[in-house]
Amino acid sequence: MSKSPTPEEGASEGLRRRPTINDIARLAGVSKKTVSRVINASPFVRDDTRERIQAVIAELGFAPDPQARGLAYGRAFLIGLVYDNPNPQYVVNMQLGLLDGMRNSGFELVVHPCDRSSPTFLDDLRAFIERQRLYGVVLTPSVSEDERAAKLMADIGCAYVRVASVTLDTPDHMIETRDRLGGREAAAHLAELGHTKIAFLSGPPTFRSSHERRSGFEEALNERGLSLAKAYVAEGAYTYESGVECGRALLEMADRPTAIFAGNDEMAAGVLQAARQLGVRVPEDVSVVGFDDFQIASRLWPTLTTVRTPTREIGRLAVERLMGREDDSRDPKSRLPSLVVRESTAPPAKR
Amino acid sequence: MSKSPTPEEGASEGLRRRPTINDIARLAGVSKKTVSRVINASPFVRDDTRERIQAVIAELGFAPDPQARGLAYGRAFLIGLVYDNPNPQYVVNMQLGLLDGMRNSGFELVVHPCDRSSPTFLDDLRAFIERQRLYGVVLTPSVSEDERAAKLMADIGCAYVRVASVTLDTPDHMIETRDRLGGREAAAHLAELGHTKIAFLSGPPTFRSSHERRSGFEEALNERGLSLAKAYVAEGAYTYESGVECGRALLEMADRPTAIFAGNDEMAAGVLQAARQLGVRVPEDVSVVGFDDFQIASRLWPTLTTVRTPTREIGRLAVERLMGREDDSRDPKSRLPSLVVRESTAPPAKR
DNA sequence: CTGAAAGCGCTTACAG
DNA sequence: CTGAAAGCGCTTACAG
Repeated sequence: MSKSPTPEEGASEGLRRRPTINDIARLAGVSKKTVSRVINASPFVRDDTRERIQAVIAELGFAPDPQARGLAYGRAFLIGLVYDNPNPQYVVNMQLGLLDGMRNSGFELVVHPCDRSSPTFLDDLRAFIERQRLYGVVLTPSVSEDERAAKLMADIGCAYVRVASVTLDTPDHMIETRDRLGGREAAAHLAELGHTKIAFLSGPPTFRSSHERRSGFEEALNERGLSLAKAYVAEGAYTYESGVECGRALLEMADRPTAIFAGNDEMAAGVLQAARQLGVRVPEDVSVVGFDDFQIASRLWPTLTTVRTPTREIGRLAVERLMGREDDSRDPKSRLPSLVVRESTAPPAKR
Repeated sequence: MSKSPTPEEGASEGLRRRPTINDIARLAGVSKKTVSRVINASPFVRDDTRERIQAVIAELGFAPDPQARGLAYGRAFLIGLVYDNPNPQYVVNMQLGLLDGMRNSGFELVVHPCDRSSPTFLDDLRAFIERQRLYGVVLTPSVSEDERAAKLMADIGCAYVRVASVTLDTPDHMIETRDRLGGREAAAHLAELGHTKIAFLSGPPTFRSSHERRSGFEEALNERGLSLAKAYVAEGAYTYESGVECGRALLEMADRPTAIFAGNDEMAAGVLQAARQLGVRVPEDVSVVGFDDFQIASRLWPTLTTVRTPTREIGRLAVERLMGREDDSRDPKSRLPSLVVRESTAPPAKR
């Protein structure tokens, strides 16, 4: 019953071998197969046997060796993050979310940045998974939207969850970020402020989120009797530079908009820069709304009103779904986009 | 000699078992121990034997299973990144550098964000390493400066490399970032522009880099007959907010400096914000230099002159040292800090 | 509900 | 320079 080391154990202090399944079996007076059943939460163990084994496990601080388990199981206790989003904050938040969900699970996180346009994209991805026989992977936008990648996972029998703004797969393979709702929030905010001449700066058409953010935005404008004029829609590339360029084009129009909703914060930062160069005041002359709520949003001047995306929370959900350990006790609202109002939006100037 | 599947192999296409060391041994007509020697680059194999085995390995596309190797070897083929730098760009760049160095090595990267001030910091770190029996870890600032962490690595026999701005350990455990040289570059630039009333905005004293950046800066000023007045030294916290606050204090002085060197880009961004609030023009009234060259430096207005730190390159070096596979063929300058001149610096106004 | 046997794919001693 | 044996710490069939 004591946890203090016996003389024998104490002999080679420090280098004490860590306990194995055999130690547990011997001390609990069962076979190692039964210990294995307890480790793997098999229902075919009598309650008192299970309790006895669990007590020994706790006393020795036993944790099964993931390498040995993995070798026998044919699959490593590793989960991969596959990403191509160039924004570091997105990547780090996503990693933190995955780690949140994997805590005390015995799994570890390995990362795989990739490039969909590379000729070796699929081969690299396959090698990444097969090399260590990953248990499963989480795919994030835009690589999550790539059907070739999803098909590869299915072909090689690797578990996967895709994080995306729309439903692209069966529920067990999907976490939706509901970007459409974020677009709606932006529209509601600008409409409430009294704007009517409203522009949209889109991301590239190859990203599903570009479409989702726009259609949510347009939909909610329409519901309020407003509309998005063709001339007020510009297509950017989710980059700062494209934000500057498109922002300038919109702000140089003879009948310029009084509000611009940019598809992400990077482009919104570009619009602020364009406004500064043109001598257009924000928010007095034009209101600007972004999407993401990355750190830059609160570093800009004026600080940026934007739609916050709960990336970390989404990451946790994705990995929980992958491991089949979903926790339904949390507030479902925490996984939805939400508006953060700062200084870059105000009612339109009186004419 | 053909790589096309024989009828027998082709039977269960797609699910074809991947080749093992036994397959290689059988086809090469040697024992699996000898194949193992080739895999592990043992010198005790006759050249013709080695070549024969390597040919078979290449033909079958064999790669040894890291789990099985790890189990027998007592150590996983995984390398951990332990970090507590809150800047996402630093983290992502460091990860990319580690992955650069690990390419084709058979190792995979696992990540461990941590918090030195947590009461469970050391226990968490130990669990992270022992759970999967990591091969080794790379520690980055500021956790790399923590002697408790280094001692833990030594105690549990885990290989490690510390990335830090100064020499804290033996060469096999260190990659130095030479921040002092970066400070010197900033000083040389401001001196050449003709500044004499020069201020320094320091990071927190608990970070070695704060001291290194300052002393390099001061040293190079002194060499040019300039000095850093006590009144012109402020202590920040490497955060944007501290940059705003200290920037304001410096810019509100009766005899305000004509140039400010901030210890990192975050604080430099804060100084620009303070200048804007006070109506002080940059660079006309005051020049500002940062440190890091993160993305924000080129998004600010004016764009920021700063010292670029080659984080990705440093990461590659660190992991190569850890694996004992250093490549000395690269330009040694690529690992040193270097000045990037942009819009935020100019000669001081004529009086 | 429990266990003895065989095996996962490698490496470490130990021989020769 | 090469190999047969034993073992790393688990799990998967297969019995009972």
